[in-house]
Amino acid sequence: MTRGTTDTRASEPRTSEARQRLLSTATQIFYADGIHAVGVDRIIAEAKVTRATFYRHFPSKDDLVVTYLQEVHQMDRGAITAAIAAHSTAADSLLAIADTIAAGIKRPGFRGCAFLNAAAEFPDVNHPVHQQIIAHRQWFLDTLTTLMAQVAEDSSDAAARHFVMLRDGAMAAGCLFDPDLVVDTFMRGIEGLVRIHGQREQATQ
Amino acid sequence: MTRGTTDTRASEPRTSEARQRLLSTATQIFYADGIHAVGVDRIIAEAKVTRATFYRHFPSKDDLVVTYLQEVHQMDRGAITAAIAAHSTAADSLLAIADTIAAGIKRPGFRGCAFLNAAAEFPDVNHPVHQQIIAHRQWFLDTLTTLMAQVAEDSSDAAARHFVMLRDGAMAAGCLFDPDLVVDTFMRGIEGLVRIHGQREQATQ
DNA sequence: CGAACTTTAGACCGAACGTTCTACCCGCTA
DNA sequence: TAGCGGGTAGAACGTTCGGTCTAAAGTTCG
Repeated sequence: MTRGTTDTRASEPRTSEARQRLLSTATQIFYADGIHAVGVDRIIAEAKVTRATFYRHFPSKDDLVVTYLQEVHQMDRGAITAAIAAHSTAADSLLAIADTIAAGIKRPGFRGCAFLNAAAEFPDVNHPVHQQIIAHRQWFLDTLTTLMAQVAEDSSDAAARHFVMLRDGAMAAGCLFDPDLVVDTFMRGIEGLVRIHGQREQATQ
Repeated sequence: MTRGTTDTRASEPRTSEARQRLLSTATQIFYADGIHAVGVDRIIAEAKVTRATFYRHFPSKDDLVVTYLQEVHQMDRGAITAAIAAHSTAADSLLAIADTIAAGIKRPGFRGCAFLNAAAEFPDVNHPVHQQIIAHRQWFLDTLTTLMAQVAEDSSDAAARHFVMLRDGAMAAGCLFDPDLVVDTFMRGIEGLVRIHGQREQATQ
């Protein structure tokens, strides 16, 4: 339905059974095992799809990788938007975002940040995959900067960068060390950061 | 010389011209372009060595990867040992280590932490490469914990983990964002951490 | 019905992968 | 002088890689 020929956004078979199976399978496998390490053969096998079907929906493996990261980006975006919407103050939103990150690290099968992992495999700055990574990180930093500015205008950029740095460290270490300890260290750092940054507000106003 | 037959540590041709060329070439290429992305062909070509020579010195590519990480580990170890030896107080040593990390991030061609990058490509915990990563990180954490304990016995574990988290975040972001800003954020965080942790000493003693 | 589209099944491509092999050369030392 | 180890040179192994192609079956809908 709504696939009428006169529809302005016609000729886009966005969701097809096979395409969706392909993408969700790729998302799982790429995240769990890395990108260069898994071939097209394995993805189409586990998605129960033929090679021809794969190349009908994705021009190349690289395109699938980009789409995979877009998928993860949408997930992250959704989770963070929800965390912000559920709280009235910016400080609470920041803590809720930290909670979301902490929950992710504790989840079984956690394998770090999909974007940091991809960056390790795609160092070429001009590569579409790398640019996807940069774009995601810029969005995340901007989101945090806006929230930090609502807590205290002063040095909100530095505070947001500090938040991102703790997050990156926690995400990187989360699958290389006891996740509980990592989350503990992370949450202490974030709470301290938000508190200190909040005190600036009272001092300057 | 000192390669006599009666020498107790004989029969170890540790350093051979070709082997060293092979290892240093692999170190550069693996760090710059990733591990799965580069083949044996390219390494032996750039090292100007034949395939047979490669397999004379390394049983497999995986062994070369492990040796590569051991090489980087020795470099890190050397730099940090030197930083500690050059300062009389533990607090100064910690700041010197941070300086070393900051200098690395600013260096052209910086491509993040070799171990974090390798971890992204070798998720299997039982894989020798992954275990090499774990071992390196444990050594680093232990080193920092010892120094933190010299600054203040109380909660030195948490302080060391905090240091590592900031380092991981800085190393991860250093090649995805303006390195100067990353280093700035990192150094502020470390200075604050060391200061706060140092104040604990006066409070408890 | 018949046209258009999606998917299946699988053969096929050239290239690159990690690895093994034979054959010969060279410099060392026993 | 003979032997041995490290090196070169290059062919070859079987497998997997990403990607293309053909032919046939199933679905949807005008």
